[in-house]
Amino acid sequence: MCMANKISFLDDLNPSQQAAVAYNGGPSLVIAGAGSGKTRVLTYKIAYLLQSGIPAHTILALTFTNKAAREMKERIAGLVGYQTARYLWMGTFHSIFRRMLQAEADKLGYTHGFSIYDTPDSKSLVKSIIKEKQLDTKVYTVGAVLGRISSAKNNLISPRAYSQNPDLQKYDYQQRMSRMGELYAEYVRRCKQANAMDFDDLLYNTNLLFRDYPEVLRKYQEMFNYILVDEYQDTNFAQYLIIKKLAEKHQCICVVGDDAQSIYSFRGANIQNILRFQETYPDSRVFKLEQNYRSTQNIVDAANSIIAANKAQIPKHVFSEKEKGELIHLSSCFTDQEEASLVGQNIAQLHRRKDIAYNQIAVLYRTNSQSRVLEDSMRKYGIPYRIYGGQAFYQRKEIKDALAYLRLVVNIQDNEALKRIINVPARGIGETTIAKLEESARLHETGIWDVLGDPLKYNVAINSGTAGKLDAFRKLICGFQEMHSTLDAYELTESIIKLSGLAADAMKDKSNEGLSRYDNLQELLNSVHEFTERQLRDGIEQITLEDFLGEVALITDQDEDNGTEEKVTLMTIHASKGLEFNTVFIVGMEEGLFPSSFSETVSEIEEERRLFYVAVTRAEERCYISFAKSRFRNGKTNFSTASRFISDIDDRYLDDTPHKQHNLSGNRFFRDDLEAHQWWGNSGTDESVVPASPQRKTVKVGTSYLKTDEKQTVQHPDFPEGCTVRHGVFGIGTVIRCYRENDSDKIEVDFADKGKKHLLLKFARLERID
DNA sequence: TGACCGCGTCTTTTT
DNA sequence: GACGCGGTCA
Repeated sequence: MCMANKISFLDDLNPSQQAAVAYNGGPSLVIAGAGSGKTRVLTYKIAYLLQSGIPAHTILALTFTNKAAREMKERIAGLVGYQTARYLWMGTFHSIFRRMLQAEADKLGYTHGFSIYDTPDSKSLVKSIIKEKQLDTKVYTVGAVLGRISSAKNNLISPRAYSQNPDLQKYDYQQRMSRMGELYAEYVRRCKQANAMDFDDLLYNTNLLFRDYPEVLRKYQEMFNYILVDEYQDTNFAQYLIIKKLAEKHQCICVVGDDAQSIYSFRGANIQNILRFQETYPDSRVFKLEQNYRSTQNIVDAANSIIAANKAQIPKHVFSEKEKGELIHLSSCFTDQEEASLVGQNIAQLHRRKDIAYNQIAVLYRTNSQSRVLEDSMRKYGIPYRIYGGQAFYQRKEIKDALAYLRLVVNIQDNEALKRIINVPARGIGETTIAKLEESARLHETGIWDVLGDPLKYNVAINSGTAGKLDAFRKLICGFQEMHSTLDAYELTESIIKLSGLAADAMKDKSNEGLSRYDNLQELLNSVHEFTERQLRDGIEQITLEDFLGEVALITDQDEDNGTEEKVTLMTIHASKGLEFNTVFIVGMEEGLFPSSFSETVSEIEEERRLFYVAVTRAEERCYISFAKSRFRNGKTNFSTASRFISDIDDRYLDDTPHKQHNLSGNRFFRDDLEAHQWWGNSGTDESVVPASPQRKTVKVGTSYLKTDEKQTVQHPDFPEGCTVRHGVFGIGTVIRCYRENDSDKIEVDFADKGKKHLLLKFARLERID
């Protein structure tokens, strides 16, 4: 790349962005207000570093999601060329340090193939421990125990330190959980024995590694010439320390964040990390990005008026030079259903009358459970939509089962994986037997697999029939282990799906659900294939099953591509962080829901307020806020009042729909309910797009709308019937049809070599070639 | 052992 | 509304 190029891309930035990008004199903190081009600055900064000759493999960039990393890498490649950007260390904290830990696993007493316990695995283990210790499960709830363990790890408190800490002991005593320290120690011990790390361990153990192996720390310190961290306001102590350690030598670190958007304290994030950056790095410089390029003035000003109610923050003034734009639309409804209906109506109107693309519209809510009614409404009004935070592909039962087989083959000590699949598909090994095995393993301080190898030696009281079944299972797994040494990841996965009986089990089930299970297993195979290809592309030569499992464990549905599909997005506000939409609907603005009834202290309320701020600032041109006086929650109807946050918004930025006649500040019920239907202010009713009056009772048949039994054929613009496509694994084929089933778009393709296949459209990565 | 039913409980946000 | 648990029956 030539110098002219370098200058030209700095020209794309405003002066404060330029300053932040070009500064290279030591640690820097970029306070990036909402919509101020934060990603742009990071992208350009990395491109700039690459152009000034810093090799890609010496730059570490930590992002909040894998998707963000992928997209940023692509953009950088667009600026400096793929070859230059190829070897960047870019990913989430969890995925980057998983890789590092994998390379150094033996130092910490793990093997290369260590498992990663996801939340259900951790829960299952905690449950076993609570049971074994015969503690009161009402006091020692799995969630509470795991929460305590997690925050201990996030704050780098070892089990020993935990038991010796008087404050923690006092707290636990007050919570009637005096044996918490003991549970923590046992949990850690058992994870270790299973050669498994949970999510928090990935950070905790990285710190251990750096603390106990100075030469390892030194190696990475020297390796990374430059460290960049995105969303720094959402880092926790463990992450803070990792960064601090790594940056110690070169002091070349740039963190980007916005204290006003810190919304992850429940996960241990500590807003102090960003507030005290200058104390940590005394020679640092601060850059502020205050011009918002995303939203209209009204939206920015309204958001400012919201956040002004918080005390703890870095002073800044976010402004917009776009047009004033529409006021924020506020509306009150009787019920959650009515609220959902009105959102649906309004989306239909915006789409038809203002030509707003569906994928430029998002509906945001506080909790996932709110998606239900909205989904119902989207269907009612025929609006294409997509929900984030539903069941991600890798969370599906059949996928997790298959992955558990793989996990066990790679790490035979993985007790949670073993327990999961020992009787899947059903082979007559029941709860009682598993409990016996587990108990025996615990008494002998060994893994279940060892007990399985010689039940007699470990005094497991089982009859000969059961012993036979156990042995058959053991042989099955041993067979897979042997294959592991000769087959590649793809072939092994294929064999396991077949020989374990998972495929046959799914096939046996002739219902749609069974078929879809089978398709999903096929899709898993595809993803193994895609993974290996992607790794090859990124210059990684040796691709192992271990790598695949490690990556997969850290994939979330946030990482899925939303693609270019014309669909309205439904997601939690948390999930919307970093995204932007032309029009945003924020629903459920009620006391007890938003702010959540869990938030009591001032700082908790402030975090909820920041969350509201995040929600509003997602909008470019239009923002609709609504609340319902009654809401069906937890199986019953609850009544509530408008959120206090609504009254934080300066009246100037709100349209004068009925709310102004209501007394919001008193949080009372509104009096003139009759006007509530005529919300959204400016536009009258558009009878042409409203298929049913929202007040009319809709006939709802159970929850069947979630599991449509019929396969509804749909037209897909990219893949019309009869077109020719190429698939990474199956080769060339002809499209038979596209259809919707169980809420996902599928495609049926007749492949020349492999015959007819049903594929999930969003995962299949088909390439049209005719 | 496994499928099924009814009961009680909990319910935020996620790597 | 969803899920886990305990009990019952084949």
